[in-house]
Amino acid sequence: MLSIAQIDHRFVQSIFCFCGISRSICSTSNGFIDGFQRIEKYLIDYRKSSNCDTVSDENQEEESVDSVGTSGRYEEEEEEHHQQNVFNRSSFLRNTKNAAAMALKVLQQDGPGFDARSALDNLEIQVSGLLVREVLIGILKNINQANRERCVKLGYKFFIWSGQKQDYNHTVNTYHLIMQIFAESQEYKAMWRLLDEMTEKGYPVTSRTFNIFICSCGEAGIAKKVVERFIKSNSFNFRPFKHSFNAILHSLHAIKHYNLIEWVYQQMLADGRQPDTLTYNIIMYAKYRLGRLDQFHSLFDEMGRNGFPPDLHTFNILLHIYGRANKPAEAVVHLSMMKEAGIEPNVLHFTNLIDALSRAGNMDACKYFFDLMVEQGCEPDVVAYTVMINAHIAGGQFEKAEEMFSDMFDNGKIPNVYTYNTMIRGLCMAGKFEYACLMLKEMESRGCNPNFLVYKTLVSFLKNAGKVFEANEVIKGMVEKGQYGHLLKRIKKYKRC
DNA sequence: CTAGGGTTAG
Repeated sequence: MLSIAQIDHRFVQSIFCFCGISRSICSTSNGFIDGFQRIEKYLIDYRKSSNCDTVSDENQEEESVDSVGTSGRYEEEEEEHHQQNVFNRSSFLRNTKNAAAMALKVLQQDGPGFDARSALDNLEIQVSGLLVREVLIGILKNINQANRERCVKLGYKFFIWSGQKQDYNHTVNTYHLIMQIFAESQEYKAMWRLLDEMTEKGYPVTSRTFNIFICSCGEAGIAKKVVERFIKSNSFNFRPFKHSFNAILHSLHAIKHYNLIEWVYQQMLADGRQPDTLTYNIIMYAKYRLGRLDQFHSLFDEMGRNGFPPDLHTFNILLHIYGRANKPAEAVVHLSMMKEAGIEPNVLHFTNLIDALSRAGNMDACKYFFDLMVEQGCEPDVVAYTVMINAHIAGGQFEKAEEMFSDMFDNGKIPNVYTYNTMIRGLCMAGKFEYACLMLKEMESRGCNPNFLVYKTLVSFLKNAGKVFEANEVIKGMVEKGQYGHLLKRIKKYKRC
């Protein structure tokens, strides 16, 4: 709670500074002044109404030093004050959630003969960034193929309605949410319009914005246009990266768009930009994924020639490649090269290597590096255990996988969705269907929410084994939880194959 | 702190 409050406070303050500066720069444009004055007024009110509770949090720290052994009463007052603020904040959260639920209900009634706008007005709810966020997320969560047009309409109606409220301005986050809603319905024109609007109003366009756009376009031609627009954009906030190319390359890397990475790199060179370590690492990884290992190696050489020695990420990629090629000896050599370069191999390196080796089918090497990792004082975490469990299952050694699973508990590591899904898959492959179903129950009772993939894994294995009844029971349980009903088709489709 | 590791999928 405290840390959230502090972040909020800093955020508000930084916007404050930002407003002050921009106002003095743009003092000729009336539109800007009005816009910022509105934001500023809102912020002043916000600080008043929130009673500057965040400030008192900070003061508390200083005062606790000053007031050691002096005024106990003062501390009590502070404490009371603090509790009051915690109470205010949680009731604000609760009220906002209720208001959002009411707004969603009103929106659902929208249709001919129903004026949603005035119905929303009649609710007399306080519009805040949190409220708009709650409502838009509520819409986004329920969106599916069948209702998406209506969802877009309702979402946009609410976006416009809330944006017109006095003392409220949309945030970058609410823009992103409405863009995501449009993206679900492939309303690209509307997305571009919103992007222009953000830029006009001086909102920072971030890599999140880029991500929403790039994920929404299937065609390569459109994707290139998106990239071009963001590279050229003056309002693109590419921090923490050095320039927009690296920010874009990193986003593309995260969504595994390797072809586009090659293209962006060409644009970057044409633009006269020099690649740095980050650029090289991403390009090299893309080359590897595209199966162009010769280019990978020439880039690696080029990188060294240009004064960029391999860093921990570079070594991570190298280890992965040697693992996949089933060259454990090379991996050993590189591990010691890393150490010579002053880079200690950590869990991520070992996990990565073990995963790659398991894909190459070398179970002995997997075990060797797992033990080496522990020996070197590197504690395996959930991912490392999951990768080992997966390796054993891939090698058909289910008992070993189970052993790992219980070792994991002994070492105090809590399995997550990946782990459970891997175990359920393993149990199915071993023909232990009752256990697989029990494992699903277990993960639920341990508070680990099964995702769609978990259900899909279990159901498809059950169906393929002719256990239709059990499969339907699992589906029933899934639908009862009410989250993945709209994805049912995907399981059925699987059945027909 | 702020680039890195995982459910084989078409």
